[in-house]
Amino acid sequence: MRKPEHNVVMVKEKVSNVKAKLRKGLWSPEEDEKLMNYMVTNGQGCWSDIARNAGLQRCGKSCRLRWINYLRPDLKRGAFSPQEEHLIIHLHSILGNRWSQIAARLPGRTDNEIKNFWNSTIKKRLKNAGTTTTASLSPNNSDSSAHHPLKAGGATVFMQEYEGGLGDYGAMEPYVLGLENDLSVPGLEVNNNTTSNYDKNISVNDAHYLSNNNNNNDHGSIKVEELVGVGNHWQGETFKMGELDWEGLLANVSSLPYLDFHLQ
DNA sequence: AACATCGGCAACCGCGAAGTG
DNA sequence: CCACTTCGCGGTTGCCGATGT
Repeated sequence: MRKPEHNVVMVKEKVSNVKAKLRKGLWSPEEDEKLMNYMVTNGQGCWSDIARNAGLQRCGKSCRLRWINYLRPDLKRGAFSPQEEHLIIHLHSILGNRWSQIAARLPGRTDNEIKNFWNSTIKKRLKNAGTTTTASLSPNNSDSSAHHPLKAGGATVFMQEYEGGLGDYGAMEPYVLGLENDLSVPGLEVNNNTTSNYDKNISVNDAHYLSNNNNNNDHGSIKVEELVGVGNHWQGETFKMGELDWEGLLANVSSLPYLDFHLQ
C-alpha cells in the first residue's frame, strides 16, 4: 500500500537514561523482519524490551501495534466475508465501539481492522439506510463513540431498525443499535421520564420496533434474540429487562456467539 | 493529461487501568 | 498510599491509490 519509509520521523525518547532516537511512521520491511524474527524466537514479553532487544528504533508501543495489526501469523487477510460483516453488526449492536471485544469474536481480525471497516463501510451503509427509512437515524446512532452501552447500572434501551435499504442486512432487522446506560434512571426502568440524551433520539416507548411488536411498554419481557439479534444462541430465552446483568454479560464474553466458520 | 476529491487503511495519540516498587 | 511504568483500548490523523471532473 503505502511506500515504506514515507513520513518517517525521528523522535527522541528517554530510554534507560539515554536519549534514544526512535522512529515513527511506516514500518520498513527490514523492521518488520526484525520484529517478526524476534517474536518468533522469543515470544511476547515486555514490549519496551522487545523493541530494544530486536534492534528496533521504535517504541514498545509501536512494536506492539505493528505485531498485533500486521505481523501476527494468525491474521486473516482480505475482505470481510458476509458472515463476518453480519457478526460485526451483531456484536456492535451489543457491545458498541468495544472493538477489541468484537475482534475477540472474529478470529484473525484485529480491532483496528474492524474499527476501520466499521467507520468506512458499515457506517456508510447505515447512514444510507437511514435516509431511506422512517426511523430516525441520527449521525451518532450508528456511532456509539458518544455512548458506550452496557457500562453499568441502569440502562435505557434505545433502538434503531435496520429496516430497508441495507442491502445484505435487510433480513436482519430489527436491530438494537445500543443499550445505553443511563444513570439518571435507577434500575432498568423504561419510561418517558428519563432525561437521557439518547432517549431524546429513540426511547423504548418511541421505538418503532416495540410499537410494532406486542405490548412491551410495561417493562415487559422481550426475547433476547429479538433484542440483540444474536441468532440461535439465546433463542427462546425470555429477557426481563430488569434482570439482565450487563456487567456479567460483558465479563463473560463467552456468552456471546463465536464466528462459527473457519479461516481460509 | 492534470487536477481535485474521496475512501481505505496504517499508524499515532491520549487516556485509563493494571502492575510494581 | 503514592509515584512511576507498561499495556491496551478507542479515537483520530494523514498518506496514498482510486475515481471523478
